[in-house]
Amino acid sequence: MELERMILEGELRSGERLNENDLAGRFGVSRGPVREAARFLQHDGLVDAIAHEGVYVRTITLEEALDLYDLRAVLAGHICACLASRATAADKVELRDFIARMAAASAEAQAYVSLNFEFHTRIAQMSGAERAAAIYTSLGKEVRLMRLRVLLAPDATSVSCVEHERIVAAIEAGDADAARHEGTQHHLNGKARLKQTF
Amino acid sequence: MELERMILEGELRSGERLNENDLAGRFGVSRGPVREAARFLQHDGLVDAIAHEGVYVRTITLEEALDLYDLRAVLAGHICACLASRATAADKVELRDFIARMAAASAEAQAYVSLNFEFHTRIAQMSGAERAAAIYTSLGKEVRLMRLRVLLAPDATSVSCVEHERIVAAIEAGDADAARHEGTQHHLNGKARLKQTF
DNA sequence: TGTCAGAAAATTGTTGACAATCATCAGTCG
DNA sequence: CGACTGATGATTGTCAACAATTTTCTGACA
Repeated sequence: MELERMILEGELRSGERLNENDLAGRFGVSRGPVREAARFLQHDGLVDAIAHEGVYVRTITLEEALDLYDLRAVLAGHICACLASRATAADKVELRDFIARMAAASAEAQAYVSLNFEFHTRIAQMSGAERAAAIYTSLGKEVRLMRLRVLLAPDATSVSCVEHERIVAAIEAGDADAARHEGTQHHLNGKARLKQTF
Repeated sequence: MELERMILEGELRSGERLNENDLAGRFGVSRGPVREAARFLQHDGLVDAIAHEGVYVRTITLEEALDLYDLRAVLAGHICACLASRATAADKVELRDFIARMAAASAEAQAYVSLNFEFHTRIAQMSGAERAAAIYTSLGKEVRLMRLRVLLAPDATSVSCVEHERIVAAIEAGDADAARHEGTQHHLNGKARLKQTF
């Protein structure tokens, strides 16, 4: 969806009001489709809608973002636990491959965050917990509303790598409880790293 | 929202197609608002939409319902943990009051399930974890798509009461870990009770 | 009789116009 | 000079009509 991309990429700043006419003109469509798209985003928590007033790009406070980290941590734990008890051999080699590629890209921040994103998205897909995965992904978009890049400290990537390694190890072992713990902890550590930058 | 109520109350059966014209006529409005409402429900997982074909009331398999129970269990645990570390004195007496009223209504199934619903909804509200509470509630609606009432076995209510008591005790004690565990377990037990009826 | 092509009907997707509501601003009064 | 009231403008909410697509029905043919 195009409107979603504009918000996530930051073309529409937080708090900014979405003018239906402008957007309709910009996309070359009528206001109807724009309104439907807005309803979607509203449900995703990307915009706030006020009756007879308009929809605004949601502004997310630091506190809300930290809460979202907690919630995502819980969901990630659940997803990792599900995957641990159903991962196929093919799944496991794919995860191992991710670990290797991320270790290789550990120096280049840009490539690393991209791989990191793919890694977590893939785990969610493989877990079989469709609803949980969808919500996890959706909340990920919501977090990105505060545009602060967790600009990786020089050693942050290596720490992150170790945590990934632990998650995959637990999944390979089929240890659901361990996988849940490592998956949760990885996200809570990410939250702590975010907090440190303030 | 009226359309949501119709689906949840079972006026529209699972798998049934929602005809925009019919619904618009029934509600005395145009198709536009109906379409917007449908988009909302789609995102809630209450209906499936197929392009150029229509939206259908979602049919939920037993397997999917059980998965939802797991997910809701995890969310409930998170919510209870949050509440345990922030509950005010007023919150605690309110929860105690719920316990008492549910014990009193323990004989009448109708009144008990109603109170049970209120109890869990209230906990979600008080937890302060807004997003988690919203998702928890939304998934609750999704579960209700399979219309099977968990017709309470004669002793099921008493078991449920004991579990509620444990949850509230953990919250009163401010023990987040215990509250998480009891909240999760209560829902997993509910899932087990559901499975037993098959 | 069963199957397939094509037209007819029904339904969704989209559009532009109109009504309802809210924000802005000029003008008046205290 | 400041505050309130009324008109003006802009924007959202809704509607009925049109276009695009799918489904259903009809009828010919193997």
